[in-house]
This record gives sequence, structure tokens and C-alpha cells, in this order.
Amino acid sequence: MSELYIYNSYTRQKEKFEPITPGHVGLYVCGPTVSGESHLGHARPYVTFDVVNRYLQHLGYKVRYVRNITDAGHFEEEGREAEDKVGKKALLEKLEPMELVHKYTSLFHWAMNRFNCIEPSIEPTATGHIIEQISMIEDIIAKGYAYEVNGSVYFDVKKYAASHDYGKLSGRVLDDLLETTRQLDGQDEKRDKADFALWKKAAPEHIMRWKSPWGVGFPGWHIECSAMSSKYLGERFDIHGGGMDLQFPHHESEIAQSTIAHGCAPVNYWMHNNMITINGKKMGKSYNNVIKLTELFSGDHPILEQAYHPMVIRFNILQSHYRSTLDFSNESLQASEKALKRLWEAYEALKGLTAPTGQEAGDAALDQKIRQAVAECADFMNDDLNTAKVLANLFDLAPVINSMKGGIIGTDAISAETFSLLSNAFKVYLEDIMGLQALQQANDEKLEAVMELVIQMRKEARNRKDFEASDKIRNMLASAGIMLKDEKGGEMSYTIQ
RNA sequence: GGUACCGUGGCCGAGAGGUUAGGCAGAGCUCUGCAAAAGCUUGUACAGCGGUUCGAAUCCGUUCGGUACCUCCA
Repeated sequence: MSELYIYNSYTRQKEKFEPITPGHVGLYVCGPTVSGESHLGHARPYVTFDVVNRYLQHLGYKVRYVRNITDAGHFEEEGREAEDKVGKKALLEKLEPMELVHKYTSLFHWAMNRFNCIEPSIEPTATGHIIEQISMIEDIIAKGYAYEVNGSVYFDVKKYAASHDYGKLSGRVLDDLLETTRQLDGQDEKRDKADFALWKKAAPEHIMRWKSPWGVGFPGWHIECSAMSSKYLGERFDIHGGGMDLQFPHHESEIAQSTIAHGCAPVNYWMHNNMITINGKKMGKSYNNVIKLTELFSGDHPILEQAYHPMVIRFNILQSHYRSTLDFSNESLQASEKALKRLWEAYEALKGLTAPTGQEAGDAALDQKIRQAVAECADFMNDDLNTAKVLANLFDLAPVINSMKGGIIGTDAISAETFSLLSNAFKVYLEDIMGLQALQQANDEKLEAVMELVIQMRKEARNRKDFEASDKIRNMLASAGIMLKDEKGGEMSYTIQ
């Protein structure tokens, strides 16, 4: 079996994954800022890294998955007044900041749940780690890489860059950063344009504020991840994930802070997912093209032609590689919906098949083909999580399964062992690793009993060639959203729309 | 302006120096009381122009187009 290789943004190449502590993996992913509702763009990293988490566990690693909640709120835009993002919105909505934070955190959890994302092992909040952040800042000041001005503390990037590889992660050259023509406010406080805030003095109207050695203020955005990741995963840990847009300045700053504070680079493997675009443009507030997750699930948005099930979105995300941009469209999602249904029905059919008992395959070529397709899935996952290819292979197997179900191919065409490999592959890849679920949740027993009765009645009608009655049953069910299908051999199955 | 990345058949989307990705849609056939599924068959794709090579969609150069980051951002 092949070994896991992941693309490390830091070195810009695929590298063999080797954990720091054998058998264990420390995984940190930048979580959401809970000052507003999550949108489609947010779905991508959390689904992507859910699969990373699931896959590592599948490989037998014990994973500590830490994903933060940014609830402290940092400055809106440096070009304007430094203001607390969370605090500002709260005033508009006449809510307490923590009330707002609570609301959007709950909504985020609800959405993650709908996406069938496994909960992180630890979900630390920025407001819950002010002390850790302050002490880390103190440490950086003590080491001479940060300075205080008027109650704010800035990281001295130039000094850091003199002896460290600043900009390597994001492929940036410090001189270029210094040349940026952008005129930013509050720059006069900084010694250098490239410096970033570790702690900001709070303006009087700033709601979220904490006491610190430098006066009342709030932490800079980047410091929270450094403080919390080192607290829970150690000063050096295995994987840090997040969206590509966080590479600079967020992750670059994290590296600089942590390197000074802890004397070593914080992360072995940096993983970044690409953006979701809509009509070719990144989805984001500033582009005014945001589709919230609640809108996506309900279909309540001018762009949306219909509601999309969370699993359809998850599947759609998994059909592309996480490092490629993914363009949203109704057409694409609708195609995914049909595809997922088809694949899932094949999976259900597979579960219903009677396993062959023979050691020998009736059709050696087919048997070999299945074994190869299944074996390749592991290689695809190991090749930087290529879920798209895994799905393609499973799709290749769907006709085989459907043919077995329809009796076109006997199950004895393949050996008992191959059948078991096949069954296992569908379960492991679809459910365990990709975290997919049936579009329709398990029906309740009473409905099932009623359906059994209806099916029985329709069978009887068909047996006496009373097609008027049998069609009526099917049509009425259809208008109630239940699709009845006649299977080969007189059996019937149904799906709920 | 700086720095990256991308441009694949009607649409989405993998791949990557020589062999069908896959999905959706379309066409034909089979099965079926009908329907829906399902099965089989089918598709002269890799932005343009040069170059390297026995061979390039895949490497190099260049042109055009697009995107992202440089500022909060998943």
C-alpha cells in the first residue's frame, strides 16, 4: 500500500506525511469568525479538513483536531478606524456581543452538523484565551521582536526578516510589501509598514475590551491561533489548515510570532484549500455575492433555482480537488444531486446483495477490474486527498453492482473475497472517509409499514392486470413526493423526494 | 503596480510527455403493461502562436483571457 503524501504550501510540493509523534496527529484549522452567518465559501475548508481528519483516523492515527472560534473581533479595516467587528455589528442589531457570538456559533454548529462534519476535539474561543495571548505577546516583547506604542503592540517584521524567512509561506518578498502604495491609517504608530498588531488599544466605543499590561484593548487577529494551537497541540505540531486567502497575512504572521515565542517553526505541513467562486468571482462579503448556508439549504436566494441538500453540497465539494477553485452554479449542483443519488442507490443495492460464497471468480477479468478499482482508491487518497478520483472509481463500479442487482451479472462472477472488498470499499470511502450520508434520512417504522401495505396492494393490482389501479397508486404516491419503482422480478422500491 | 495561479468536450470537473478519468446533459439500443430506474453503445476536449521531443493537452517561450493575494476574508 502506498503512503500518504500531502501538498505542503510551505514548500510548495507534495511531501510524505510523517507525524511528530508516531501514531498521533495534531491538526489545527482556522475556524470561523462568528460575527455573521456562514456562507457557501465557509463550507469548503470545513468539509475538506473534515475529510483530512476522517482519513487520518482511517489510517489509524489518533487525531487531535483543534478548530477555533474567532469571537473576539478584530479591527474592521486598518484603512479606517480600528474597531471591533463583533462589537460594531452588535450595536446595529441591538444585541450583546456575546449574544451575537452565541447565535452565530450555534448556527455554525448546526450547519456543520448538517454537513456531517465530525466535531473537532477542541474548539477554543479567542475570548477564552486572552490570558494566553497576552503572555505570548509579553514573551515576544521580552525577546525584542515587538514594541509598544500608545497602548498597542506591534510585531517587528523587519527585525524578524533579518534572520528568518519571512514571506516564504505566501511567496512574498518583504521589500515588495514595503513598497505597497496603499496608504493605511494608523501606520504612523508602526515602525514599519509591514509590522502587524499583536495588541490594539481599544477606542472608548469599543465594546469588547480587556485589561493588559499595555492598557485596555483587544488582541490582534493573528495571535489567537498561535496561542491556542501551541496550548493544545504543542509548540510544534503536524498540520495547519485553512483557506488560501489566509496564507497572507494571517498564517505568515502566525509563523513569525510562534517562531520567536517558541524558538521553532510551529507547523510541519501547511494545507490550504482553494476558494469557491460564483460566476468566476470569489464568494465574499466585499463582492456582494454571498449565499448563506441557510439560504442554500432552503433555496431561498435569487440565484438559487432550488434548495440544495447539505450532502449534495458536500458531494459537489468532494468532486473537485481541494486545491482547485470550485465554481458554483445551479447546473453543477443539480448534476451533483443526481450523481450522488445514483451512487448512493448503487451502494444501497450493494448492501442488499447476497454475497457469493465461492473462492473462485466466475469472471476473472471482472474480478480483477474490481480489485484494481478498489485498490486504486487508497492510492488516490494518499495522493494529496484526491477525492474526485476516488469517486470516479466508485462510479465505475456502480454499473457492476446495478447489473448484479438486476441479475444481468451473477454475484458469483466475482469471488467471495472480492465481493467483501467491494462492499467494504463503498462503506469506507463513502461513509467513513468522505462522510456522505443518504439524502433521505431513515424513515420511521410506521411509514415503512404503510408503504409495505401500499406496495402489496399495487402488486396485487398488477397481478390481475389492473393497470388502472396500479398506475393510480403510483401517481398518487408521486404527487405526495414518493417515487415508486418497479424492480425486475416484480419487486418494488421507493424513494422519498 | 508587485506576486502567484488558472484557461480541458454543451456544462461541471480529474489527470498530466504516448493508453476511455468521472459526473450531468444529448443520441441510439435493450429490458418493461406503461413509467421511472437500470444495462449496453455513442462523444474528432485540452485558449492562440512558436519551440523541445520519435511523440505535448501535459515541458519551455510567448500572446490573449481570467482569478486570487498584496487590506477584513474560508
